[in-house]
Order: sequence, then structure tokens, then C-alpha cells
Amino acid sequence: MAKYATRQRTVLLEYLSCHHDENLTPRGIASALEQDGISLSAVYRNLAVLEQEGRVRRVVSAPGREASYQYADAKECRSSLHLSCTRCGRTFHMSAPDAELIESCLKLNECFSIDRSSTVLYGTCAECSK
Amino acid sequence: MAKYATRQRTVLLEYLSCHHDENLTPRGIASALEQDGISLSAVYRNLAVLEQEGRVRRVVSAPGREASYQYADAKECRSSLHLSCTRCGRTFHMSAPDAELIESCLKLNECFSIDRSSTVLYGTCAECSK
DNA sequence: CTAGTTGCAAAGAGTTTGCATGGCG
DNA sequence: CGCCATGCAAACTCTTTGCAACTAG
Repeated sequence: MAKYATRQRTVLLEYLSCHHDENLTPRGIASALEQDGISLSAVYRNLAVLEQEGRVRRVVSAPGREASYQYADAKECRSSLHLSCTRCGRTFHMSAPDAELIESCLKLNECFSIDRSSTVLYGTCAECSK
Repeated sequence: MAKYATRQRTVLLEYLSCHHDENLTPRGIASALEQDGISLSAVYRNLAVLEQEGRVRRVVSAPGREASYQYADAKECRSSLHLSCTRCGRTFHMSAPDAELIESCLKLNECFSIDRSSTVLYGTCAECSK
């Protein structure tokens, strides 16, 4: 979907990869990259493209509020479920064996096929629960 | 939080309980109850109250789009995790043993404390995967 | 009677889009 | 040079809010 490597797109990708798995809002990204002259529209449009390509995932909390985007490493993301810490906002990847355990448990006991890419489990991470 | 049992609130609750665990949008509810003379504001205001009371849960899909509300049976909801079918939109409750298995698995292996009320697992339900 | 609720319309917030300009390949 | 991408501002959609009128207890 993305054809040209524009300056804005390059800077955005650089910024995203430096903030791997953090919750980033379009407005936040735009103001962080304000100095580089990137409009809010460009941020929105590029995030939309990246989401379609699966390189970014969108997390929505409340309606009417800002959405959050997280830069996602595609390979790692397909093989595991996501854990999101509601305190620090970071996202973690469940180990593959754990993901499979949960997946097969639901499949067997509830006849429910879980969708790995859209499911996020919320809670408190190891560090924040200290 | 809710003090008076107004006509609007009564009708809304009746409607919600008839559509247990379905995805309902504020606009959809309002137009379904149009004949009963219930304004969209009243729907929003009452849903907000019900959500605070834990009698309704809000599911958000995409930003800028309508939120969905589901009438929730409080007791059942505290003891299990939610499964949401992305095809038919219905919500199911995982059996308590399954929920505990997942909970303890994450706790032990990932040091992650899952929050039952805010976590929803997406996928395809038994009926829809036929 | 008093305080919680409602309806309406206007205000807000976040996101999308039209159009002319600019830039990658 | 052609087409994609950008910037800006206007348009949109969903949600919230101010205020006067209404009503349950």
C-alpha cells in the first residue's frame, strides 16, 4: 500500500521503532515530530496504511477518546497473544507455549477459536505489580 | 448513582435485558426505542450510569466509530473471562475453571496479573465456525 | 417541594477528506 | 514527468454538556 518513502514516512517509522510496543496517540506522535514538519493528517494517513500492513496495531480504550497505536514486530506478533499492562501501557508477548495452551483450552472446552491478532489481555505486568 | 426510576430508564433496562450480551449501539438503541420517546442523550446518560454500576459493559472497536454496549449479568461476569465472537457479535462467558487455568498460567509463567473485567478475547464462536 | 432526569440544540473531540501543491522514483 | 503523498482547513461522526422544563419520590 505504501509506494514512496517520503521524508515524513521515514521519520515516523524511525520514531515508532524507537518506541516499540508503547502506546502512542496520533496527536502525541505529531507533536513529538513537530520539529520535523509532519502534519497530523500525515500521521493519521500513515498509521492507517501501517495498520493495514499489520506493522502497527491499534488499541482503542474509550469512545470519543484518542486511539493508541503500537509499533508491532510482525513475526513475533503472529505467534503469540498480547498482554497489555494497564498501568504502564506497555505491551508484552506471551510465550508461544502459553499462547498455545490457552488457544487449545478454549478450542476444546468452549469450542471458541481465538483470533490472535485482535485479542489483547489486560492486566498488570511483573514490574508494575511490585 | 441512579436515583429515580424514570419511564425512560425502565424501558431502556427492559430493552437491554431482552438483548442480553448482544452488541448494541447507542444510536441503535435510541431508534429502537424511538416510539417510546427516549432521546439519544438519555440513552447515553443512562448507559454511562449503568456502566459505572457494572451492569453494562462497553466494547470499543475503532476510534470515531460507535461504541457497543452489552447488558451484563454482574455476578456471572466477575467470575469469568469474556469471549466475544467477531462474526455474530455475541459475548460468552468462559467457564470458571478455564478462566482460572488461564489466570494462573499467566501468573506463573509471565508474572502477569490479568484483569478479568476489562479483558475480552476475540474469535469465532462454536456456532459461527460451523 | 426538591432534586434527579429529560430533550433539544450547541459545543467538543477525534478522525477523515477535498483540493492544490510538493516530492519520490 | 507521473503519480503518490502532504498540508491545510473544512467536513463528519460520535459523544458530551448547558439549560430550561418536567417528574418521581
